[in-house]
Amino acid sequence: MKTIGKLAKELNISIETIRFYERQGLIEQPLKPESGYRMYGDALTSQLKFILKAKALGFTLKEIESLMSLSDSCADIESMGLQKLNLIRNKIADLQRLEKVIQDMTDSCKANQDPQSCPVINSLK
Amino acid sequence: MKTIGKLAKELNISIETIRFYERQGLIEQPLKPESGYRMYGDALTSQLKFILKAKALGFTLKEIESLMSLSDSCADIESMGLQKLNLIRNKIADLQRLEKVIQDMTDSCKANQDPQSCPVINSLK
DNA sequence: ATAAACTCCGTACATAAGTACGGGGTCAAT
DNA sequence: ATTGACCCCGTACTTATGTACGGAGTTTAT
Repeated sequence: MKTIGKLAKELNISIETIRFYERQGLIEQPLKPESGYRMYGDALTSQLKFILKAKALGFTLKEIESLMSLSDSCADIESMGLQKLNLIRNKIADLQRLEKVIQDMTDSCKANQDPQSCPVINSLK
Repeated sequence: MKTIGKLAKELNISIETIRFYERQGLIEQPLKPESGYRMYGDALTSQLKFILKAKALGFTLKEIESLMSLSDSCADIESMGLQKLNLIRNKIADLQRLEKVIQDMTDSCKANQDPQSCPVINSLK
C-alpha cells in the first residue's frame, strides 16, 4: 500500500493527474483509513498503468474508459481498434496532403527572385 | 460596405467568429458609423479570406498573425513553412508508428481463438 | 408605427487533459 | 513538540478555437 505521492512518482505522473482520473471516474477512489489519505494497492496501480499505456497508444480518456468497461470482449476491442485505425489513416492522409501544399509553398519561395513579394502571401491574398 | 452578418454569410463563418478574430487582434475593428454597427469593406474582407485560407492550410491563429505581420518578407515565410513542414512530417511519422501498433493489435484479435480473453487487453495489463 | 431581423457588448460555456492554488489536517523525524 | 514533508478538498486557471446567452439598441419591411 502506497500513498498517492509514491504512486505518482512510480508512474511518473503528477498527484493531480491521479486525482483527476479519479474525478473523471476512470479509477475508483481508493480506501482511505483514519488519516483520510488515499492508499493504493496493486489493483489500482496496474489499472493506472493500463490507462497510461492506452494513452500512449493515442486513445482518449473517454475511449480508455470504454476499453476498461468492455472487460474482455475481444470483438469489441477489435472493433474499437479498427475504428481508431481508420481515424489514424485519415489523419495521415490529411497531413500528407498538407505536406505537399506546404512543400510547394516553400519551393516557390526558394525559386522566387523578388524578395519583396512572396508568392505564398500572394497566393493567399 | 457590408454588415457583419452579410460578411459572415459570404465567408461561411459565424458572426461570433469574426468578433472573436477581432478580439484576438487578427483583424482591426472596422469603422462603426453612428449606428454603432461594424461596416466591412474589401480590405477587411480579403484579410479574413486570407485568414481562412491559411487556417485551411493548418496554420494556427497565432501563426497566421505572424504571417500577416511579416508582410512580404519571403525568406521569413519560407522559414515558417519549413518549420511547419518539420512538424507535419514528425506528426506523420508518429501516426505511422501508431498505425502499426494498432494494426498489430487488431490482427492479434482476429487471430485470437478464445473470445473471453483479449490479447490486446492482456498486453495492456 | 410596429414587428421582425439585425447588431451591440460582456460574459460564460464548450472540449481535452490536465495544472495551480490556498488554507487546512497529518505524518515522520529530530 | 516542532518542523518539514506530505496529503486533503474545492475551485480556478490553462490552451486553442470558437459558441451561446441575455438584455439592450438599430434598421428594415410591411
